[in-house]
Amino acid sequence: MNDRVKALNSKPAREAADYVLYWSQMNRRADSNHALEFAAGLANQRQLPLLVYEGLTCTYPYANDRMHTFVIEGVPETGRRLEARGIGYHFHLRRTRQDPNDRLYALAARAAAIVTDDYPTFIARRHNASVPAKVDVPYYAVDSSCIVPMSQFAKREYAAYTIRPKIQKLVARYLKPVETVKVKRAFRLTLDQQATPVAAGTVAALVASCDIDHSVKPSLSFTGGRLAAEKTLTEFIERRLRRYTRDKNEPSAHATSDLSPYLHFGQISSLEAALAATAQADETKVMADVFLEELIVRRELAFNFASYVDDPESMANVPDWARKTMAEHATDKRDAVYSQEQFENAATHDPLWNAMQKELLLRGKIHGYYRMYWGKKIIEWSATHEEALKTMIYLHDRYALDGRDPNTYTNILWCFGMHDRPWQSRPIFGMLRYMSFDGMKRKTNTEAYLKEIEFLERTGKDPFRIA
DNA sequence: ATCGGCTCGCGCAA
DNA sequence: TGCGCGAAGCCGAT
Repeated sequence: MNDRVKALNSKPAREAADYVLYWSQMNRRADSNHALEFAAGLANQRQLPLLVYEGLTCTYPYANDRMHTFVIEGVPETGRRLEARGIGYHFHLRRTRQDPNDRLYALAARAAAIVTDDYPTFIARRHNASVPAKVDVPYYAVDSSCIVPMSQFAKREYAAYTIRPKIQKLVARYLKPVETVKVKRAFRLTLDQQATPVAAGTVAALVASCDIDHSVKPSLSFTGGRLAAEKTLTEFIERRLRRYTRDKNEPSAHATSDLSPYLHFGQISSLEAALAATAQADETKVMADVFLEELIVRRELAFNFASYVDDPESMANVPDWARKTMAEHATDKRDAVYSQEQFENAATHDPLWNAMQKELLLRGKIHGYYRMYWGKKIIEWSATHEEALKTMIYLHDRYALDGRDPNTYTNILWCFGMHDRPWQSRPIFGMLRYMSFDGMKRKTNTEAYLKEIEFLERTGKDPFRIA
């Protein structure tokens, strides 16, 4: 057992078993995956082959063409890479509610043990709370999301400044490539269950066949899958990393990594991104690098937060001063009040805000800096703080390829004071940090951004992602 | 253009 | 117990 692995039940291993099962819920990749390698080690110990199960169901909240396309696009390459290692791969798409929802349990019936991803939000969190009791084999959750494992932090951290020194002390120990475990027994079994065949040309038809929300179209900017993830990382390292520090808060400069969709669906690991970035720089000042600050300190603060609270989507998570100040300003007059639907349709009076919302609708992601303004204005223009929170979560859950992630809920709650500090009081916000249109105009090239989003809307093409 | 004040509380030094 | 300083700011004075 290592510092990434938690046993979530205490069932004995099945003696007469055909394989060890890795249930790839969040880390949908064959490379740089601690959970996969832990499962491979377990399989070798038991002299068994390893089977990877990856499922996608039509029933999770906001299941739509955008999310489904991104996930299914990853399937062929994951299959190729696992099979090249002698590891079995079973992808199953549950298209309708009439299809039985028992694939995991059917595969588990022949498994010696189940290994899955330790992940503190959305569906995987709920699965890992309920499934271990329902299977009759050991169930292990492995932290393959963080560089410094979540287990290394004994409590919920208060802010970036409290977790930063702890990460700096530990990071060298973990900033190492994942060791690949060679499987001793190749997977050659024929399963009773039918996998869903996927080829590059069949993704759209598969998505269309699912009983999901077809009104949320695939992202105009992001293609899913390992090859697209690797290309995105390489291009970032080669072309954009050198100007990241200067331009990361200038959305029109496209200096950020664009990795968040791939990180969220686990098609690439943050460890791979960190190793690629450090290989470029003087390794002794690793943590001084601004990209690694965001990739490791802020991202892993989000995982720390989500792993320690009862409900990562709740306003109860913001500090006392923030809840108090919001209560004091609960009935302040709002100059403009929009409904969730008006926000969703990008129908506010503010063209800059509307452009950000259109970026979410079309690209499936908002630039990190502008997302803060986007959130702050939803607070300013909602009837209540609670309603603003619900709107932000809804819009991210439904449209963002990097939504449903610890980072998503952390970024949203940051707008309500979490991991932040109080500032001079003002209406509606109280002591929550305020952000203004004038600030955006002063600090960023809003005109270039507006033009870009207008082009995206008019042509359906993203000049920065489609060569 | 630049700067200080705003305002709370964590964590460390003492 | 005191003190420095913090997830990305604003505003008014100079």
